[in-house]
Amino acid sequence: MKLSDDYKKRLEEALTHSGQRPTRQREHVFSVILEKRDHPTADEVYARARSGMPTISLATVYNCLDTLVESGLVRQVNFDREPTRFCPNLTQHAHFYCKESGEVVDIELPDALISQLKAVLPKGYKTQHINIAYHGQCPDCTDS
Amino acid sequence: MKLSDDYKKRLEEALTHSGQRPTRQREHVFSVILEKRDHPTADEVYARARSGMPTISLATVYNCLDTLVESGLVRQVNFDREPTRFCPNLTQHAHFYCKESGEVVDIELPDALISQLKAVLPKGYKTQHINIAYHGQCPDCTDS
DNA sequence: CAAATAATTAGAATAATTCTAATTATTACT
DNA sequence: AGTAATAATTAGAATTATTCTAATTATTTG
Repeated sequence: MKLSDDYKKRLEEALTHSGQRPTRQREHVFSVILEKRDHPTADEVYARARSGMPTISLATVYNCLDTLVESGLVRQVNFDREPTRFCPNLTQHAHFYCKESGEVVDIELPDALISQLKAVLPKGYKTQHINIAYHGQCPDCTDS
Repeated sequence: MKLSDDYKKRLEEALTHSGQRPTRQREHVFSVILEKRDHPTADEVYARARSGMPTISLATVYNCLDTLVESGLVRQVNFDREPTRFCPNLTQHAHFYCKESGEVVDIELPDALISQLKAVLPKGYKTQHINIAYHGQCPDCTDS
């Protein structure tokens, strides 16, 4: 899939803003992440990126992902001892990890909840990001 | 340090309850984790365990930690792409990770907040554990 | 269009963790 | 208590995700 003009512009702005160059590979990796938002690992991104750009290397995929994360277009998502996953949802949200299927789902969080989470921090602690991961079973995996 | 009778009993109960044996190594690793509650990595636990039990192996430390986690006496704590850390605080709490010093601090969470977090899950999702990690600067590292 | 700089590439290197097979310890049974 | 059965420990090899290196290629700047 090709990147829409909107996202293309967004990518170019974010990159040049942080002194980095918009390249074919970065654009392609970004489009892969936007196309199927199922929180793929770097390996999965690599596999998907190769159909459409067969010469791209794994190192480049890692580099591109790092760049996208640094420039704020993509988020890293980590679960205990598992490979890092990537997510283009920039809203304030948590992740639900299904222990049965391994599926990862975004959970939108109301601002009020975030404020409350920040409010429980003792005096003097400053936070820029709160990572929230639910572990359990998704509706498909609960036998009822 | 030696394990107190209270913790020793707790350990033995938890282990035999899950069909596992209380061994010198498991007891020792547990005491290391209880002694300095600064969220050590497996490597750090290994280093500390060796003073007091010089013959213990890294594999055993990993095995013991796994066993302690399985039997519910110790919790795993993960931060993005960093080695797993271990924590004997079993209360419902979050972790604050200081980006400057690398220090990890427990943040106690009121029950009401946990309930609210569970309440935002869409219908059908069941959760047993919510992982919450604050990223920021601790009071010692905020230049003001 | 040439020089400078940055990005990509393949493959080697690393770091954390897990696996393997042999040895040792613990438990259960008489 | 003594022995068979079972589980845990150990050292070192293997694995996995990720990062590094040095050479090549692309992009930007003057």
